[in-house]
Amino acid sequence: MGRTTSLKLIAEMAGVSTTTVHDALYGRGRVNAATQARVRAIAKELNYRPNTVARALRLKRSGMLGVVTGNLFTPLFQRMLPQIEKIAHERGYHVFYASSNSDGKREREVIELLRGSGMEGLLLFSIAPRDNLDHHTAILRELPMVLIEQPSAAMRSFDFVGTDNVAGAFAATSALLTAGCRHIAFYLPLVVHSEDWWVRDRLEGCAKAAKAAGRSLAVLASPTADPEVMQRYSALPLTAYLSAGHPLDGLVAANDELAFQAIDELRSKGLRIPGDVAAVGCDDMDASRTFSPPLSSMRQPMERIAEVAMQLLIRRVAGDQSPPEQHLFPPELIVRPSSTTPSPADSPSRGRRKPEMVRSK
Amino acid sequence: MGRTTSLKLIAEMAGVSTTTVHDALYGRGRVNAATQARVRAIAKELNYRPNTVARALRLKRSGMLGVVTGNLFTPLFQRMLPQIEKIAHERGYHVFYASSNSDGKREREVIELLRGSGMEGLLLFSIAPRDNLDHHTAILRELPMVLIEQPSAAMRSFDFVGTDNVAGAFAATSALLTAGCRHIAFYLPLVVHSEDWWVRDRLEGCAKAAKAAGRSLAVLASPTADPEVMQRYSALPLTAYLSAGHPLDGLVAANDELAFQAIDELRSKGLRIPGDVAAVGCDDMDASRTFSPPLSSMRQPMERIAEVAMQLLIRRVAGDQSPPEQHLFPPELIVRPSSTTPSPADSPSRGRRKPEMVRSK
DNA sequence: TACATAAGACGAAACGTTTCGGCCTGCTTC
DNA sequence: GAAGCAGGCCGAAACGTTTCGTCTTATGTA
Repeated sequence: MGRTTSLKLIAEMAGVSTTTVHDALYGRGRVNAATQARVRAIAKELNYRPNTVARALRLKRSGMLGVVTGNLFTPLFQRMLPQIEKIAHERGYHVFYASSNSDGKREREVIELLRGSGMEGLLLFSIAPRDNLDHHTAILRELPMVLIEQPSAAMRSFDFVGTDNVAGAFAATSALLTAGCRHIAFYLPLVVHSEDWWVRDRLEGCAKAAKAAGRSLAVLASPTADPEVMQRYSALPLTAYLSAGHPLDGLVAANDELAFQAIDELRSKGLRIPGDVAAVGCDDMDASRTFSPPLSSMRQPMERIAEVAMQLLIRRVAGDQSPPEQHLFPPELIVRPSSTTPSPADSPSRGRRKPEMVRSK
Repeated sequence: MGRTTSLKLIAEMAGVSTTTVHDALYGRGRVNAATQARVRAIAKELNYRPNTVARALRLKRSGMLGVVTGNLFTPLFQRMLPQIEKIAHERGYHVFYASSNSDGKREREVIELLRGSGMEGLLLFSIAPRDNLDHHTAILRELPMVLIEQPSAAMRSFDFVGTDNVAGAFAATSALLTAGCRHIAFYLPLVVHSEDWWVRDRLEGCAKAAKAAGRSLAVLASPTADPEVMQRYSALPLTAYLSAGHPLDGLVAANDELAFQAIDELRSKGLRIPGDVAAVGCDDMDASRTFSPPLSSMRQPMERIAEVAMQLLIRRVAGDQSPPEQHLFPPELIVRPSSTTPSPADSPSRGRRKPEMVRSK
């Protein structure tokens, strides 16, 4: 409808130059008090708001940070939100979120838009960053960017902050061993993509702990798992494994969802959880608390991750050019009934369990 | 570091004008095929990306929509996300989200930033819009905006899409009455702000249904509720009400959280739910499914709301100037065990319950 | 009187993109 | 051989803000 209220419009109405209007509104140069008052009155009257686009174009500073995530409603991301907002707010930044819907192409588009929208820095919570490695590298030349939860090995040239899945799985397995488990298995997903570094990391931690205790580790999966998975990890179907008479008293699942599934399978074989088998999951989903039995799980310190990532990002935005940093934080073992010490028959050393931390509720 | 790659830079390298570069890249004017190829090669080489800020400044068209919400992780908002993303994607828009942390001042700031960032339209999911009514009205003159879940009465000058809480409460209460309840109460929150229009709407629907059936409606609250609340609604503490010997066989709570609380209080008085009292909540929280007993609840059709709101917003963005529209959708009654017909002693007509819709899981 | 100083205001350029209109050149057409 | 046309390219302005340097005028000082 009417002309948008710009500095120019105000200048015309006040009979001064845009420079003077600008100075008057922002108290920059030397402006006569009367002039300033007049200009401000007109600005208020016209409900003037600065055009951030123009400002960003000129200034290359917008006070805005962008967060790109594959999925806005994934629980892990949810847990980061309060910290992200809090730190941004403290430092005077506003945060804008965009979802890539876990689509590499869309992720690139969204990043381009954010970059072009005057964002000063990007937090990238992408599940499959390798698809876009070249793109990200190119972006990084122009825009600070911190990655969240990435596979460390491939990402040495980026800042990233994430969970130490190896250490987490190691701790979970060690806890089971300490509690008296002697025959431990790792439970795989149905399918494993090349991007599922977390599966490998968790398996690795598990295997390390078993080895350190002089125990072997079985790698199991659902009977419905992709044959390729079975082959790649030399895994066996859980039910077949038990039918063959192999003992099993401890299980670490690649995530909570899988733990639920594994527990179902164990039960179908007549095993009690807890009692016969102690089970631990990963990710500490909400449902794990209310599962029957409540499921022990490795919980990623997303709050801490968000905090460190934001601080790092803001440092970068402020101009810090030091080499890329990788921060890995160990997850926390949440002990619930599912991993209660196996029955005395199987485990003579019960009661000696020493969890890293216990968390109620 | 290096100069940002702009059309101008490419133009210099290619030895042509920026106009030609632009035409070459976007296939606009008439450009010699050889020139075009050369320009494109250089652009690719330099990893050129258009600057959205500049483009938006020039074009006033950015393909971006903004969503402002008080809280990004509120379940109601969560349920809207997939639809928002889906429709935006279908129509070729990208969506950016920002949180106001339920702070009126921050909400205004965020809106200003989004407005200035070239967003073409805004979806506003604000709990307390009245604080910012003037501001929103001013914004609306320059930027299409659709409100979600607002009190209809005060918002006639805005587009909005929301839940018909009156109808919902009416339906819930009617269902209880049809099922044989004869003494129904509405359960209030501990505190009621002037913005809590939903409390009033839900109470109104409840009262209407009771009246239509020739029944009176008790208004109750927790003993710990703010005295001002009790007074404003002529409410009584639930426990006191029962102690005084008043009969009660049906209860509608202002939301699920309150239903949990009310059920606790009823039980502390020795009443069984279900059995003695049939209870219904509002909002259909996740926890309501797993509550004991699983809680019946009014579920807002957030998916539909998101869909209609986005379609309306995109219509506005496209230039539709028709008068503001208000869309109210009735919630869906999810029947679970908590509202099972009261015991035969109280209700001779059991079995005649006719729920609007039953939803498993 | 001449000069320095400060207040108050402004012109113009820049950020990067898009677009309108125009300028050449070479070719076709009558 | 002149008019017309199309192909190929470009200049310049515009979006709204910020900033540098400059210009004018009034005041104070030598």
